[in-house]
Amino acid sequence: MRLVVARCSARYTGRLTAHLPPATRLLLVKADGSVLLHSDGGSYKPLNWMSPPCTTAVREPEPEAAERGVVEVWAVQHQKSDDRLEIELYEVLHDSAHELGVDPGLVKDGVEAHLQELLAAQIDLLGAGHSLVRREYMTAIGPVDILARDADGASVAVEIKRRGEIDGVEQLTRYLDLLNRDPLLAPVRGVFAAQEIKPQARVLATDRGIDCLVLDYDAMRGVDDPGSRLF
Amino acid sequence: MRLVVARCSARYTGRLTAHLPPATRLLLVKADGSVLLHSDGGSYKPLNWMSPPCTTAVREPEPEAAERGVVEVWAVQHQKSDDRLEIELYEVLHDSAHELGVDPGLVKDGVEAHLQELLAAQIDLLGAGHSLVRREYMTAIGPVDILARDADGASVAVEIKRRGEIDGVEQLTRYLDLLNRDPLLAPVRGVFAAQEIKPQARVLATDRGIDCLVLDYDAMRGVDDPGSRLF
DNA sequence: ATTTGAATTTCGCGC
DNA sequence: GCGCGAAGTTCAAAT
Repeated sequence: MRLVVARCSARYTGRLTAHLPPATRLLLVKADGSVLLHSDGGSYKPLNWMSPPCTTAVREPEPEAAERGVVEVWAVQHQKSDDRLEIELYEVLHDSAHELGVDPGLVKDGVEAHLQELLAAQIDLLGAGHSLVRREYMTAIGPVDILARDADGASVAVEIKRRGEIDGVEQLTRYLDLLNRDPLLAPVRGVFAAQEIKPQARVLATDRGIDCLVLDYDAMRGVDDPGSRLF
Repeated sequence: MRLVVARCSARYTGRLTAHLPPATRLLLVKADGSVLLHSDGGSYKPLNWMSPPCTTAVREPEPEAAERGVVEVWAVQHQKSDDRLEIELYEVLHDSAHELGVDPGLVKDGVEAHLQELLAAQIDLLGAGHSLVRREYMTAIGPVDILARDADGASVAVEIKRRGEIDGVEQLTRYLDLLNRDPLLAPVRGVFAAQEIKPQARVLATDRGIDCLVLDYDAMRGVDDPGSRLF
C-alpha cells in the first residue's frame, strides 16, 4: 500500500465524466493496483477512485501542464473497460509505502455468535463430561470461538461456522498450532462445528485429526428455550 | 488527516455486530473525526469504519489485553447513535498527520459539459461580436468553463451550471479575482450562465457586477443540430 | 427537515 | 461466471 499526500487535480471518464479541481488530498494505491482519492471529510467513500483490475502509468507533464505547476501525471486505466482516471500532481507532501499482507476480512457475528452461545450452554454436545473454559478465548492471532476441557481434562478448541468450508478448517488449524505451543494447554484437540459441513472441509479436517460436529440450530434453540417449541 | 499503519484488531457494534481478526491495516482518521480501517485490497469500501459525527478516546489496554501484545486501544463512539468501534493496536508501523483543508468536491460533467460545448459554438449568445478564446481555460485553482472576448476585445469569463445557485457565483468570483491579477487579461468581466438561475444567486451575482445569462438548452440544441427538431 | 431514488454503487449468495 | 437482492449502504434532489 502506497500513501501519497499531494495537491492534485483529476479527471475521470467512464460511466460518467467528472473532474476534481486542484486541492490537497490523500492518494491511496492498494496492492491490487486500485487507486483511491480521499479528502479530509465526507464519508468512507473516496472523492474518486479506480477499481481493480487496473494499471497506473506515471509520466512527465505536457509543457502546457508543467506551466500550471504540474510535476507528475498518473494515468490510471481500468483493464476490462475504458474507465480512465488521470491525476495531475502539483506538489507531493508525503509519500510512503507499506507491506500489509492479506487480510482475514470482516467477520459478521450473526447466527454464528448465537451458535457459539448455544454450544457454550450445551457444551456436552462435544461429548459427555466436557466443561467450558471460556468463549472467545483470545490469542495473538484472534479469538478462538470456544475453549473447553474433555472428561479427562484435556483441552479442546472449537471453531464455529454457519457453513463449514475449507477456510474455516485452515483457521482452526492456525489456532491449534498456536495453542499447542502453550505448555499449560497442550495437547489441544480441535473440533470443527457448523450447521452444515462441506465434504471438502470434512476431508481436510479429518486428515488433520480435527473432529467434525454438525450443529442442529433449531434443536439447540429448543433445548435452550423449550417455550419456543410451542409455536 | 492522520495516517496510521498498524497491526490491529477491531470490534464493531451498532446496526450489526462484527469483528476484525488481527492483521496489518491502514487506520485513517479524517479531520471530521471519522475513522476508516482499510486493507490492501478489496474495493473503495473500508473493512470497517465510523461515520461522523463521532469521537475517539485513546486509552491504555487492560492487563489482559496487554498480555496479548495490545499497546493502545481506540474507542470510537458515534455521537448520535450507540454505534461503537473499538480498535486494539498491537504494533504501530507508521503514524503521520497532514493538513488538507476543505475540498471543492467532485464536479460531474453531464448536461453541464454539453451546455459548455453548445455555448462555445454559439458564443454570440453572450452578445453580438463576442469571440471564443478557449473552453476549460486552466488556472491554478481549476478550469474556467469559457474564456471569451467581447466586441471591444475585453476578456469575459463564463461559469456554466445546470442550476445556478449561490456556490456557482462564489466559484466564478474566485476565478475573476485570480484572472484580474493577470495584466494580459484584466479587466475580466464575469458571466454566470445556467438553465435556471435561483433568485438568491441572481441577487449575489448582480451585486458583484456579474451578468446573468439563462440558457435555453432545447433551443441551443436545435440551433446546433436542426435535425433533432424533426423528432 | 424528511423522503425518495439512483449509484462509477459494493457485496454476498444462488444457480 | 452471471443475476438478483441487501447494505452499518451513501448521495443528491425533490417535497
